[in-house]
Amino acid sequence: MNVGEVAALAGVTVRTLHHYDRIGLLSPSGRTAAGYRQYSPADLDRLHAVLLYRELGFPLEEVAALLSEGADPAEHLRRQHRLLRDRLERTQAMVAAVEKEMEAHAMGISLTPEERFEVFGEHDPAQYEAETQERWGETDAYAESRRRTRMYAKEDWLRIRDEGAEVERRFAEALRSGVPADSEQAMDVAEAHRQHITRWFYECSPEMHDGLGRMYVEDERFTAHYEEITPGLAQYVSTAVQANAVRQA
Amino acid sequence: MNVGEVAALAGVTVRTLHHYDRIGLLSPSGRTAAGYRQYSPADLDRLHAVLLYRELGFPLEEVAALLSEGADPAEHLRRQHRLLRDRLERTQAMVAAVEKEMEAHAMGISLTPEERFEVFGEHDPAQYEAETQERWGETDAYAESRRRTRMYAKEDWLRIRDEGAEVERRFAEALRSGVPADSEQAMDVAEAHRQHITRWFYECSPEMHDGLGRMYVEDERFTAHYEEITPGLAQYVSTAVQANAVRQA
DNA sequence: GCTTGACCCTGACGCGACGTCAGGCCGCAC
DNA sequence: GTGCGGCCTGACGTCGCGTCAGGGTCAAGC
Repeated sequence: MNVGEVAALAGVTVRTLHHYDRIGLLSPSGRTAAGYRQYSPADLDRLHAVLLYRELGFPLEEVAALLSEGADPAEHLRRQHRLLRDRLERTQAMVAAVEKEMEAHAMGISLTPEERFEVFGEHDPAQYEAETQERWGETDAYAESRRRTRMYAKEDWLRIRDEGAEVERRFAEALRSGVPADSEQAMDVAEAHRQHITRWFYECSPEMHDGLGRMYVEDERFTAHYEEITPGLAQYVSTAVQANAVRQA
Repeated sequence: MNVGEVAALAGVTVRTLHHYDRIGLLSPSGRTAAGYRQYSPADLDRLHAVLLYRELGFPLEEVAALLSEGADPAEHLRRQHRLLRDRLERTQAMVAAVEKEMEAHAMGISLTPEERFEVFGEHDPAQYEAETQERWGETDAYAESRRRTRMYAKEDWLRIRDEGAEVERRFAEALRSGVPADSEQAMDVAEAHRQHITRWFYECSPEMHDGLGRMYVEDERFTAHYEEITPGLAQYVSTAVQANAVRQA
């Protein structure tokens, strides 16, 4: 196969293949009399590995080092698999973070700067690999512990969302069964709401909660959020929250 | 906040912030008398969005365009969420591709070049399919080259294959002696199969195993591998594996 | 046999997104 | 007042290619 075909197959440009040849990362195993590059199946194998490592963020020099370590193909597949799964987890964490922000935004809550930036931590795969390898070796225990702590974080988040949804459900049910918004029962739900915010997001005093209550009917985004659950719920929640604020004061 | 603090918080270098200032992507809203950059919370918001878009692969110029479009924050969050989910899908596809290749490798099956590269970029398979098939598909050279590159870690490799063959032998025997594919006994062999993969290749969850099971009857090369051992074995293994996946869940 | 157009070659320069000094000013502590 | 860490502005370097420029190659069609 000559460059053009390989390029089309692998979804890269001819220039890229020239570049890889020049820097010695992937030199075709043959040339025609006219000097045309000829790629063998083994070259394609190598290209495949190169592209995967590149996609994972490794600088080409390190890719070359990895591939010349004399590791067998299965070893590379295992490593690529591990790195891809790390990336999957990381992306999931970012999705969760964005969802959290949407939720917070919908609730009118502002996250702390640390919280917002925490997903942008160490993530350079090359650096990560070298560093952890040095520090912990390649122990499964370490990988396992990382996996589990991330799981916990995710589970926590799911619990938070479930709890929030539960409070909203209780509000909606109270509204549906005709319980007055300023009754004891509705105020108890409002208090649960305040506790929920305090426990998971920030110290929410009764006055702050009162402010939130007002915002729930003034801010159209929040109103929309609650109206979507049940018509009239925004006003209902607002009233209950403010009544509860008075009771707590 | 001054540059150093912001840099530490966001996990970028000071130089990066200088760069963003220079190109007008993120200019701090203030300066001290001495010329020190002063970042406001709003600047942090913007930086957060910048870093997310950057992470998603947007060139900085486009990030600037996106952010100056005057879209509200929620719009950006929605877009980022969408892009992240796309990325999640793509990564999952790549994980699946690597798993398929490991499986193929373990069985001594070679995938076609198009198949191996298909996760990279979207090219029209029909265009090159016939051609490459003809050229590489079944040639001895291709098989030979693959066989040779596979020889590296010979001893380990032989052990792994022996173990795999043993599992296949147990499957074949169960089939021959009329043990139902969804019986306890067959499922136990399936579980041994899953453990084998986990031990030697990658952490194979029940769902992943379920996916493999389906592949054994959908992909003719895998089917052929099993049918060569005993007619009906592909379907048998597939059923047992899927039954076991249900049991493990 | 000759032209034509697609494909290939090797420089060589350009670019995006920073890294990395160099040389010098600020600010707070001791 | 003298360190010492942090900040400033150039300015050049690097990585992974993109993009011409100038020229040879190959299969097809006339």
